[in-house]
Amino acid sequence: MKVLIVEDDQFHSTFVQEALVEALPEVTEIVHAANGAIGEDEARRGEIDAIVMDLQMDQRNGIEAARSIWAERPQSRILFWSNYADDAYLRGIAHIVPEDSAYGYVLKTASRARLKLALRAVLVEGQIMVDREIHRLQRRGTSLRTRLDDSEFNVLIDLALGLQDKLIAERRGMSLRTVQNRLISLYEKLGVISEFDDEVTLNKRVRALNRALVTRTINIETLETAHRDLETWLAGR
Amino acid sequence: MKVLIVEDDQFHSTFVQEALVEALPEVTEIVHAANGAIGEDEARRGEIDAIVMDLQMDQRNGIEAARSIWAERPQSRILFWSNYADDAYLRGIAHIVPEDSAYGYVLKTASRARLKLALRAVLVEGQIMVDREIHRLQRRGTSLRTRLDDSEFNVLIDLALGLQDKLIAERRGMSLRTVQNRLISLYEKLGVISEFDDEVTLNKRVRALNRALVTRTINIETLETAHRDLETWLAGR
DNA sequence: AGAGTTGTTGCGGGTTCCCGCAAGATTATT
DNA sequence: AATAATCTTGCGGGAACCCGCAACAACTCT
Repeated sequence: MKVLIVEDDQFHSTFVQEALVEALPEVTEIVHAANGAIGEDEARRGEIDAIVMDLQMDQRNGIEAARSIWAERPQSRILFWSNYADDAYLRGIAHIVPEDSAYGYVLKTASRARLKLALRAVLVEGQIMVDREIHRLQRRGTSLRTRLDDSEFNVLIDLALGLQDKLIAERRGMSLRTVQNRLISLYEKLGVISEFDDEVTLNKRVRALNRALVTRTINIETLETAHRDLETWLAGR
Repeated sequence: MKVLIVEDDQFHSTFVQEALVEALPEVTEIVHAANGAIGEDEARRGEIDAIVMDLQMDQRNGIEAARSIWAERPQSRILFWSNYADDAYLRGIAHIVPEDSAYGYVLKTASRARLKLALRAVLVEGQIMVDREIHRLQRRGTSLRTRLDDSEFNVLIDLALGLQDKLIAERRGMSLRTVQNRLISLYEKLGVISEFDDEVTLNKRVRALNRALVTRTINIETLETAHRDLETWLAGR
């Protein structure tokens, strides 16, 4: 069994390697890649279907790499291994994971035992496994009704890019007023108003982006990839 | 000589420790702290003046910790050791470093030799040392005229918080129109317009925040601390 | 089937934003 | 000291934003 480790941090990379050899005796070969682009190459060339993937990387992040890897070989099993429990990452993964594949998500703060468990469950057994810690963090402050639905999330992305209402309406196929309704519920769910708004009134759009970032609903990488998506959409319009 | 390592990542922490014992034989004791708050305590209790400080930490980040440590013991020598070359961090440090103290800034991607060099230069020799790599990254795309001055940076912070022009004017002691002028130059320097603006017009404020984040002029921690600052300012108004 | 809840859309208007124009004030240059 | 360049400030207006109101449509629950 060949395993690919995609991780740009030297220390973390060797840590995963050690955990791998300890936990999975069936591993015969371990390949390293220092960023997403190299990782894609290695997976393609080596026909590797078991991957441990960091999410934050300079050149090309883990989600993008995973998407193209899964596009070519949907049966690949990928264990994501990340510093943060950002909602944006989970959402990104949920959108690209194929039906018949296995994946997992483990925080880097998890114990070595937990990592080993996830390695076996995902890479060998083909299970789906998400670190409990992530759900705990993710639900923090989100009292059931505060979680964004997909439509709201899309509008949030467009807002974050700086699109104005009319453009969002066109891009998402809604009427102008509907977009504005979405914005209103966004403002509520993100807590744009409830802060110290009795004293001062704020710019809601900016505040929404601010809150979305601080609550880890989106992150800077989200902005970067969303920007690229926007460019392609603008090109073919 | 006692040295304090403030770092929440286990691997990085031991890596620094190893580099320390190799590079500085004069070190007699090494203390670890897993976040900024603990770090402050340890520095105070142990009367430690040589510190290696991570910047990204959950509880209390490195800049805040450094500020309060320097407030009590301005002669402390602190080597900052970070994953990113964000402008926000450099700016934050530049604002709080006392006249008569030594500090340094090294990227985690630097070689072990470079780290050792910085350890000696800052902690032992009391020099000021900033990784060359940082200046290279920092100037990326900033062609001399694109760098924000302090006044523009302040307005950017307020914008990012969602304050509207009138409030910014009050907080920063400018007239309304002056704030708006600052905003215009902000928009230019951040490249708000120059993108694909011939096709679509964007919401400048949101776009400014977006660009500021993507260009690493500010980061999410900046937003969080700025929010606390705003709260105290609002309280005593 | 009927009633209630939720989502979509248009209209209208108050507010904020963005910025051109122009008159002082300040700073830099020679 | 004189001139130029830059910064600050006020005014005014077009555009975008935010949202209350109200009419439908769609969906749920009994």
